[in-house]
Amino acid sequence: MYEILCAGEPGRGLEAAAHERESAGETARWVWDDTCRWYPGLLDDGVRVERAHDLRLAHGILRHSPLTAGTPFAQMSDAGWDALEPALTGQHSTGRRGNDQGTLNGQRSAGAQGAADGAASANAAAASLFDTASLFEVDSLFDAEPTTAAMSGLASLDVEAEWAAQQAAITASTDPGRLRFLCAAESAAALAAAEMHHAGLPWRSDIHDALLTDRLGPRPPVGQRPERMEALAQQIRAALDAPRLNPDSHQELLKAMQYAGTGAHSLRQWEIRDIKHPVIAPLLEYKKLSRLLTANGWNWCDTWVRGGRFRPDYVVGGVVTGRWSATGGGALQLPKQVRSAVVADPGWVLVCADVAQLEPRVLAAMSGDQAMAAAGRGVDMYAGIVDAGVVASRDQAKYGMLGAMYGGTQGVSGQVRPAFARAFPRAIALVDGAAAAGEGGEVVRTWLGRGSPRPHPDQMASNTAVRAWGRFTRNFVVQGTGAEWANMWLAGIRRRLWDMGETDDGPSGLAPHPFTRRPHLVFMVHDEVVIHSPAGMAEAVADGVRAAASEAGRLLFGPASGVEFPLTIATVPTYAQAK
DNA sequence: TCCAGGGGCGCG
DNA sequence: AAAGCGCGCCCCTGGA
Repeated sequence: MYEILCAGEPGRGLEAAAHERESAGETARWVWDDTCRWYPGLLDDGVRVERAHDLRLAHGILRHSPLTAGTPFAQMSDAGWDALEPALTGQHSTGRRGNDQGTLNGQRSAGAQGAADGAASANAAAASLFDTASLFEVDSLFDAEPTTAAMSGLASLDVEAEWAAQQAAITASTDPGRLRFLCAAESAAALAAAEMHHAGLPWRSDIHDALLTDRLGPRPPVGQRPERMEALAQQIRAALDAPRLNPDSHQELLKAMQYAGTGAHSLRQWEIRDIKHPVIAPLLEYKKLSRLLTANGWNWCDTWVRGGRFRPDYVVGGVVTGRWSATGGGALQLPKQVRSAVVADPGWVLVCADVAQLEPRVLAAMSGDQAMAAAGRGVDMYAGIVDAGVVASRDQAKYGMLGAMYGGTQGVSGQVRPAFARAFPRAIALVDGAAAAGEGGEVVRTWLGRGSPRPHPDQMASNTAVRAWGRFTRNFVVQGTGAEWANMWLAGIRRRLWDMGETDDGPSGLAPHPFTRRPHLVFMVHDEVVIHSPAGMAEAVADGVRAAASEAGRLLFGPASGVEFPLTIATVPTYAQAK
């Protein structure tokens, strides 16, 4: 029990309380309305939080999960929390969030739920990661600047009431263990996302600029094309005999192409690539350079890179399936072309890890398909499928698997479909079942219980639309469970990295506190992470990342699933060398 | 002047 | 090899 504190007050705010608790080694679970609203300010003060429960994220999960469908929580009308949107930091924010009206209402809550029961296996690691031995509840008045007009009437959201309602919903659900795990993993992911934004991806603007200059020519004045692109534009105009053509105009270009007799019906690069016409070569090159300039050119760098770091806003659970999205800077589409600008600080390295064939492995585990699990025993699951004699080539294995998960019927995936169904009956039955459920208008769920959205009537208006919805639900169960695995992985990684402590002999990096002397996550793309680490700790980091992967598999699917999640890890000075 | 939508392309 | 899933963001266009 402690006094009411104002988050905005210097010296004795949420930051101070958090710092006290966290540095005393108390394993609190902070319950707050939105990690995005509170955690950036704490991190700015150098405070790292071990565990949290994000009411906004959990609310979304519990409102739509089929596992809570029978509970009052899912059935009530709740305009308030339903409308809550993530409080993103905005593109140039570096300071604390404007939470001056917030109050912290520290109240100890009894609540010692164990780790997940149900299908998710509980063990010591699960207990330390996901139990709620002690709680500190953060209450806050609602922000004066609501993110949507619909929220303007919400003077306050009752944090304690919502927390109680969520606990009740989980308890009353048909599978409390799964949902407890899901909320914990989602909340841990939110912490990781805030920390990655705080630390930022090391970005060398000078290398980026040199790369751009090399490809495009010197940075042009505002409103002008770089010289390489201008030269290509002239070649395109000449080849099409269209002196005033704007190559950025799709309509103009397509008309000119047709008038010139190229026979092009679209301007997609893979459709015009093989056309024999003098415009093709300069046009393809122009499109490539144009993409580089507009997506990751000088303006991008000015906008998104500050102080040697690229800081995108990650949106945990931003994808319907539960995957992360990102806003601003196209963080999750960072082209391989510019990754050479991602360089570790002096004396530091980047530990880049990605999971080999995450979604197929997740499918094998969910369905309990032992044959598929066995095929994935090595690092290359597709090679394993060939070795098992299911198909003749790695490509067939790959496209067959993609077809099974995405609902492909054409080409190679259609051809090998019967072979897959024979070799992996349980896995194929699972995805086919999800597709059939979707086509029937039913909701499907991920392994931990995230529900798929209900189709709108127009999404079921034609046979084509119905099949498309079936492909969506087919993929939802796999992609969504993959996202759950990734969040668990991330939770395990960030805990292990912190537990490694600070480097003692290495140089301190340029990352802000509390990561100045610690290995820390700086990037994450669905099934891949990048960790910025003092060089001397890189091996331990890699071990931790591997341990976290096998832990994630155990926690989700139990120790006996037989499914492994092998990683490819590269310790490199620059992200460009990762693969 | 603002905004939605189409076409296109980067990522997983 | 551009089928099948999920995104964000660019440019241009046409309508309000």
